[in-house]
Formats: sequence, structure tokens, C-alpha cells
Amino acid sequence: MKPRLRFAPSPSGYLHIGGARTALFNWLWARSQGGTFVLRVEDTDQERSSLDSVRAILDALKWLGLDWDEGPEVGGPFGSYFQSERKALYRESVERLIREGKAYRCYCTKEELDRAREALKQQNPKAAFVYPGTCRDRHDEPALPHVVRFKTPRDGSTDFVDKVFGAISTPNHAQQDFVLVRTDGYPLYNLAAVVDDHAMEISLVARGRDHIGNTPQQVLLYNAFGWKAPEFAHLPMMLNAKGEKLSKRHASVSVQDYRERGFSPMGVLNYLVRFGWSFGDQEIFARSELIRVFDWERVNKSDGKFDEKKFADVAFEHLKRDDLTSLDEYVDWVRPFLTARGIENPSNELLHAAVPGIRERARTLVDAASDLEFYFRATPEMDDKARQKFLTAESAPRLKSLSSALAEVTSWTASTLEEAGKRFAEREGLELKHFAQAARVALTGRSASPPLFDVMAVLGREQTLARLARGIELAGA
RNA sequence: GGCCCCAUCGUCUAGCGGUUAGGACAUCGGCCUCUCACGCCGGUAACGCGGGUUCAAUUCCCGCUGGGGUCGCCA
Repeated sequence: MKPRLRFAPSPSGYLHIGGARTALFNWLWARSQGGTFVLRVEDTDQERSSLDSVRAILDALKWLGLDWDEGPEVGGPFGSYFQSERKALYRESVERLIREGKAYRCYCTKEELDRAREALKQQNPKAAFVYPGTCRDRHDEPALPHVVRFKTPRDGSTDFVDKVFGAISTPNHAQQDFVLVRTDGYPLYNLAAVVDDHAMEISLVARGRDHIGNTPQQVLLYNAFGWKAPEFAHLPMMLNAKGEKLSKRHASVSVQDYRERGFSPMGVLNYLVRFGWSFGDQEIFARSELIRVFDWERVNKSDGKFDEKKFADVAFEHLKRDDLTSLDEYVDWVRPFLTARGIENPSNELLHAAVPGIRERARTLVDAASDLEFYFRATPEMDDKARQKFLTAESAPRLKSLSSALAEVTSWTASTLEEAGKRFAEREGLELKHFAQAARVALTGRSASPPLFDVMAVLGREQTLARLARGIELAGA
């Protein structure tokens, strides 16, 4: 049997980096097994769900390349893939439970319960409020406003085997009569997830460890319905540097943030996959390789702390290596970042020529755009400090003779230019370092750039000589 | 507090009874060099504690300690 997996985000914000990791693990397993990856939108909370969030989450998943076989936009045999459109199914299911005495209507109001919860908290801040079962055996009056609660068995235990954590057993007395349906008729997470996972024939549910506590409740539901529960795999949590739940207070937590910061999709995925999963000493993976080697055996149990430095390094590795990011991809990806810097329609040819020289020094696409900018401005922006330090009166005559020497070069390539430069240096009794920085500032406006003769080769004869001329002017003044 | 779970360098991790406890990031030196990077070489740095089991425990078991999750008409 080919596995069916799902990612079931609730559309109440952007795609969280932890959510992206959950999606990734599900996707990887589906892809590696020739299974199906389902995307289901859990929008049963009318208050918090929004279409904008749906849009943002789909966009982020697409950007990451986590494509889904069934779900929004693509449809599938088990639709709708929006829970808000599946109310009838939940209603039917829960009515059956009530009929069979496995669930009951509860007429306690939220206000009453909140008050009780509050009162208990006053008495004992650490005590947890447990619904006392007031309506368990109350006379049923379906016309009155009510929620529906599950009639949790008072004794025994609920067990399941987790693919990551192994056997987990929870005594039923530790559970309470949890709510299945709200007063407004909308189902709650546990009910909707179970009904849908069953209806959509999900065979393995992989999600964050913060869900491990309601797995027993879901297993209870599967049993009550007489359905076979799927397999479960819980992933260790991603914590912030202090070991707390990851929040935007301490780091960027949305996928969109990393996209905007100029990380590549695989850079993001690679960091995420190594968080809680390992493959010997290997740190860097291409997408296809990941699909080939991913498995649950190597998923860790212990939580980890999110490390932006490591993340940045992994992302850089992907941008740097052309076996991981092709030149064409790089050019496509960096283009919007150049546009953001005011460079309209950067030439494809120039980009292809210039990118190889900057990719090993630009840690992100944002840096890359910054490093590339001078190529696209006939008069590059001058860094004042660089100019004062290197475009000195002493440098002017040197640049002048260098310029003349270069003007003689007939075949304008990095190696012929370098030869010409070295011959020039020898003739003048100079070393490269005596004029390289001045030339660099003239050509790029900065004191740091790719190797001088590479820059000249990319710039071309005309631009090189024009920029040197301007540098000489600035230096001579 | 109840219930559940976890425990190797600062961080991510390898290790699945016998290793000089390995790699990566970070950090600190150095090399390379026309700058900045990349790259290369090297250093500092970990098995939480206490009991068992065993000829032998980082590894298996128990306890402790520490950490995390959860206890909603959120998901």
C-alpha cells in the first residue's frame, strides 16, 4: 500500500518555519514511497481563519517546492479540502456518536466554565481545571444551545505506537470529556482531524510533538467510530535559543521572511530537514537525494534549538555550489532582488557573466544583489571611505598608465588582462597590490569585489576604460 | 500540579557494549591572497548525577536532577 500523508495547516497567519518542516517530512515520505501528499486546510475556526492566510501558505509551500497531489487548487477524490466545507460530514459523524452513547450534549456555557476555571486558578494557580462531567447524564434538550462532548472512558488507558517515540500509554483518567463540536456547530480540531484523516484515507500522520498529547484523544475517537487509526509520527520541537517555543520575538519564523532575506528554497529545506533528522555526517543534501535517503528511523526524539547562524550557513552552501543551484536558477532568483535595488530589467547576459564571480562571497541573494549592483551602473556608487583611501593623487598616474596598457589588449579576457596587468606592473617596478585597490575602487566603487581582472572581463573593454578614466579624474582632483 | 516526552561539545548531530567519543555551525589561531570572500591547516569544547546489569558502559535497566510539551467552545 502506498502511503497517504497530509499537511493540515490552519490558515491563521503565514507558514511557520515549524509548519514547513512538518510539511517537508510528510512530503518527503510521500515522494520517497510513491505515495500521496494531501494538503488540507483546517479552517474550522471562523474567527481566526482568513483567505489571505490560505493564499500565503499555499504560496510559501509552492516556493519551497512542496507540491501536493490533492488539495486546494488541484482538487482530488476526497474533497473538499477545506474543512469549513465539510460540516455535514462532521455533523453526521457526531450524531452517530451521540446516538451510540459515546458523546453527549453539554449545556454548560463557556462563561460558566471560564468562571470555574478562573476560580480554581485563584485557589491553586497550578491546578488544572477538569470538566466535571456535569452534563454527562443530563436530560437531553437538543433545542437548547450546546456543545458536544466525548464521553471519555473513566478507566483503562489509551495506547498507540509512535514511529519516532515508540509506545506511548496514557491513562484515561488523565483525559477529560473534551469538546467535539462548538456551540456554533463547527467541529473542533480533534473531531475534524479524525473524521477527515479517516475519510481521506490518511495512512500516516506526521506532525509536531506538541500534538502528541491529543493523539490519545484521537485514538479514543477512532475506537469509538470503529475505525482503524492511522500510524503516527511525532517530530521533536524546534525551540528558540533559550529553549522556549519558537516565536517571532526571537527570530524570523515565517518562511516568507527567509525568502525575503534571500535564502533559496532548498537552503531552507536543507536546514529544516537536518533539524531532528540526520544521515550520518552529511549536512548538505540536494532535493532528489533527500527523497532517496529520508526515513523515520533516523528521526530524533529530542527537541532542538533553532540556530540562525547554522541556518544561514546551510543556505549559503546551497547558493554557493553550482551543483546545488544552477547558474540559470541563481540568475532567476537574484533578479527580483536587483529590481528591488532599482535596477530594472538587468541583462541576462551580464548576469550570467557576473554571477559566478559573486556567488562564493554572497551569503544570501540580498547580498548577491548588493555585490552585483555595480555591474549595472555605468557610474557605480562611490564608497567615500574607499575613494579617499585608494583614489589618491599617487594612484592617478598609475591608473593612467594601467589604462593605456589595458587599452592595448586585443582579446579581452580575464587571463589576457591579468597578463597585461602583470607586464605593466613589472615595467613600472610595481606589484599588483600597489594599484589593484585603486583600480578596484574606480571600477566598482568599493574596496571589495571579485578579482580585479575578472571584473574587467565581465565589464568589457568600454566600461572598464570609462570607469578607469573616471577614477583617474577623481584621484587627480 | 496531573499526564506525556526528552537528555553527547555553546548549537545541530554521529555513535546503536570495547572509539584517542567523529562531523558541521559558531569561536580562536594560522596559511592562501590584488580586496572581500571561498578554500585549506590547526586549537578550545560534550557523554547531567547516583545506583545497578556486564569482563566491559556514552551505549541496557532504575532512581534523581534538569528541560520541554499538554491540560481551551485554538490547531
